[in-house]
Amino acid sequence: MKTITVKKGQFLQRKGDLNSKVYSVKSGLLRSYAIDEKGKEHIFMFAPENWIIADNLPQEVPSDLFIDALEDSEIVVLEKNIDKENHSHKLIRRLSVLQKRVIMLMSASAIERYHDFENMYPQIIQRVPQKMIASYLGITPEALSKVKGEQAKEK
Amino acid sequence: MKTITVKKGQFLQRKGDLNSKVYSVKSGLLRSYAIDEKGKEHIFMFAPENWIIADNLPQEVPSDLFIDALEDSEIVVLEKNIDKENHSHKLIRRLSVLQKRVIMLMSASAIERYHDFENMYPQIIQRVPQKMIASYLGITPEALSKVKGEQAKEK
DNA sequence: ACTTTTTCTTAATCTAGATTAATGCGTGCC
DNA sequence: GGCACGCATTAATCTAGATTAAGAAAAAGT
Repeated sequence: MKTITVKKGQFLQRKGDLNSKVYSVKSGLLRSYAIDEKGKEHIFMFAPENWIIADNLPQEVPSDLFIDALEDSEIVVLEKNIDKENHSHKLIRRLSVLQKRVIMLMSASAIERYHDFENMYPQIIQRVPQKMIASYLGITPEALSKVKGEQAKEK
Repeated sequence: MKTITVKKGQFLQRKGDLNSKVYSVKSGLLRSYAIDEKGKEHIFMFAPENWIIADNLPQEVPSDLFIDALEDSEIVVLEKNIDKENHSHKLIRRLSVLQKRVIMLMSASAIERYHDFENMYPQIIQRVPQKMIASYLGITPEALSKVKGEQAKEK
């Protein structure tokens, strides 16, 4: 268990890497994301201070996600060896978040998903560019800009 | 830990229920799904024999999902008391599946998601109506019918 | 301070998939 | 055997969001 510091823009993990780790954020901000065949980024999650971020995969399989720093950060690197301590509660909470995310992606419109994000992670909105929020929501930056403008006009 | 039998159409859990359980499928087929404000169903998962299905939530919070039987089934009902045994591996595998599902919903087209489902769960395609596959994929039955027809024509 | 690179916004056009509606097909039910 | 209901398919229309493009504003680098 070691602590490292990373500069904005630096990678902790790339797609295909083996033996991926778990990163506990002491300070700063990380994100994980996938890149599709057309080269587009899709942000899977943000991790500000006190969050844990990792590829949600068994440790032996090659990682699907990139993880990099959106701000200069201090990170504790942990092995993916969860078995000793019992992290079930944390895993269940994460499952719960992902379950909701899937349901939202299937049933809610772009603006509804944006409002949900606003309520859930108000801290993060301030700290990352709009286009990354759009990427997390599964829409383009242009679409997010548009729907935000439209609903500002209302009333 | 008790075993029960349920008939096709019967509910094991409804949205809002407290103290939801974990259901281990001995035989038959279950599904879980959400209903949105417009009354539309969105299937979250299917569970054929030897699968486990549950609302991925801490046990004390009211459930978000309905769980019912798509076929007559034999089910072992388990408490959500995971802590004794170490189920971390199962939880991680489920996280891995959900992570992939989120990425797919954000980056892949309807037909790509359908093919992925075909490869992943060929057994299930045979056993449930097309419209439920569509619901799982996050599209309408009409859209699924259309894209399948289109790509049959190609070649 | 000045230049370069990102980011945001707006507008025009395009498209995947939603909606609505009509028809035909099974399959179980009386 | 006939009827009703759930399911699948097709077609016409509609719409949320994608794409493309261009310009303004903000940030970052030197």
